[in-house]
Amino acid sequence: MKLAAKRANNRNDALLGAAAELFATKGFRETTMRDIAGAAGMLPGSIYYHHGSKDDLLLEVYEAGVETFVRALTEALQPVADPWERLRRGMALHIAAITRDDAFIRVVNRVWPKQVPKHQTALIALRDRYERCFGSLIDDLPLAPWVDRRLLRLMLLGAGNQVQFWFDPDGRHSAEEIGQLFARLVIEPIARMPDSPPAPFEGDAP
Amino acid sequence: MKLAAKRANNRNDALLGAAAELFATKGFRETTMRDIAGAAGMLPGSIYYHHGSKDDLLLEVYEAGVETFVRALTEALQPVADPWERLRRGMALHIAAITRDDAFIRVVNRVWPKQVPKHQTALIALRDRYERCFGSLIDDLPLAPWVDRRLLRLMLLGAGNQVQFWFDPDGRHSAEEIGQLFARLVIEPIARMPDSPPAPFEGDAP
DNA sequence: CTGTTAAACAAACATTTGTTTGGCTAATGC
DNA sequence: GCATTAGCCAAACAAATGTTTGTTTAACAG
Repeated sequence: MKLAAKRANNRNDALLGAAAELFATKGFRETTMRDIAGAAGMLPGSIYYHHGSKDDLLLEVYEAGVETFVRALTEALQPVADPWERLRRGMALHIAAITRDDAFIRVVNRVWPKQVPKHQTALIALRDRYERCFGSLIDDLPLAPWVDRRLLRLMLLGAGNQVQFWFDPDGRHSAEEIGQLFARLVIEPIARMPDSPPAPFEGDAP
Repeated sequence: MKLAAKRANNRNDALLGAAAELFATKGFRETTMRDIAGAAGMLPGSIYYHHGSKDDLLLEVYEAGVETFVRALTEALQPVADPWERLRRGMALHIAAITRDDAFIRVVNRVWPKQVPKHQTALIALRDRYERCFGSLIDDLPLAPWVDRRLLRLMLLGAGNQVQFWFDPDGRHSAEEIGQLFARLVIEPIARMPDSPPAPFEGDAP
């Protein structure tokens, strides 16, 4: 079967889009096959012509989401050389993606692997690929040696992921602004820190 | 009925504890009343002697979680005066709580109000109370005027909340260490920043 | 035109889920 | 000692949910 041989009224794309939108906004367990079918203009049973199960459907959405984001990030950062600027743009893109752009990407942040035991390992691998993009951005930074890059990555990613839970499209800041402000709050100060770590805290061992 | 008049074999505490543990680890929708009853050594129907519905059960767990955390935070910070040290200890306590200590507290971070429409407003109010504790800690910081305290609060809270998703009890860092390292990565550099904001980014409007 | 089959319908099925109802048992108050 | 009732059991119910099965429609190849 040729790639272009899909028939005109094939609504699999609408199906995937509806599933992505519902998974992203309502959650995986909160979304029923009837919800998805209704949003795609089909009957529940018809989904199973295209996908083997609800879990399989999520996996496909997940894969598309990761693929889309990795591609968008790669393209956006391709012409940028400065590692600080790369991280800034990466964060802005990340937050813009999970707050607005693409339901497929938002699913990756909303649904987590443990909710889908059947594909848990596959979903974790996809998430890792997603997060490694950020890891490489942070690895390239000329940071002071005392900075724990892994923790920095997890912190930035965590802060970014949570944005979707309080982001208000009508609020005072756009998604890109939030990304830049996060960068301004964290990255810039760290970049200016000396090579020696900050003074130890009270109660720290000598 | 007097407060101490509960009968000896009242297993409501075990019930609430089991519900908290399951809600915190598996999630709200992923936990069934049969799961809870089994973990508490009861039959499903018996839960309804103590609680009106699954939603009500969650609300009680949620209330207990917020109450416990607010009390613990207040007590832990009572003798501390320095605003930086207060925030450091607050973050350490926060991360310790959601990674290990108390299932009731972890539920507040795991289950979010929209999943329980019946008590959505009540749950949001509880979460607000929870988050306002952090807001006050940040409001008391002598920060440079260009720092957006709201964004700083949301960032720290978001980063902390996400810790439960990657925290490994056998990993190289304890929960308290992560809290302190987060503080070291974010707060210390910000505290040392000058009163004028960092240099604008490329492409920023003049 | 004719046979094939992609794509969806229509209707059910099996299971899971939250919940209800009635009854048993033992602790409690008098 | 006895009536009361808190606390739980046993069993079912109704709705929701993921899935299956048989059938229909219409696009395409020959």
